[in-house]
Amino acid sequence: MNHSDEILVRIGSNVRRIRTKKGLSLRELSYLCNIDNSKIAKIEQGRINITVKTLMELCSGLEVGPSELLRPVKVK
Amino acid sequence: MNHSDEILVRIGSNVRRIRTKKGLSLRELSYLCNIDNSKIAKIEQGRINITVKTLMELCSGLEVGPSELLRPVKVK
DNA sequence: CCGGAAGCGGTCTTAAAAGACCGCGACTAT
DNA sequence: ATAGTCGCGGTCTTTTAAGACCGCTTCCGG
Repeated sequence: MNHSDEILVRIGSNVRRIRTKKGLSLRELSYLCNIDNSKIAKIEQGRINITVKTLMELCSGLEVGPSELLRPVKVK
Repeated sequence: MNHSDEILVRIGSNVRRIRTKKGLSLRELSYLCNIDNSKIAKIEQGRINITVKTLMELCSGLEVGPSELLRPVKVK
């Protein structure tokens, strides 16, 4: 686990948090942002280094801005 | 020019604006963030769809947060 | 019990980013 | 003039994201 991978994990958990809060399944979000559901699963786990375009597609599907996905995970 | 390419152009002009404001050449920034200078030139022109890791490398080289690079271009 | 949906892992191909490098024309200072 | 820097374009190889698809296990409602 590289330091620069932290951001990917961060994005992943933000996606998952927002998706579940909105009551969406992986397949439903997949439909909303035209990204394969299995790929979203990998993104949520921080397993792939997504491109900026993919990041923006996630934002539009989740109806949030990019800063929502990049922001630090709440350490509650 | 696709709609989703707008974000790449936006990132590019933000990089260029911040870099020049700091008085850095492409080669100097290249050294600071370990990205080839010719690649940075392409990024500044919005010609490549960079990954999140590359985005973060640029942030560290420019000493700014990701929101600085993603934010809308000032239309002054 | 059964059908559907959910999360998730994996495969395969294609497109493109990453990374390293070369070199040109313009400009600048020596 | 010439040595250095600049932005920038292009080439080549390797790596990996994208995109589409399949199927397993688990869980839940009827």
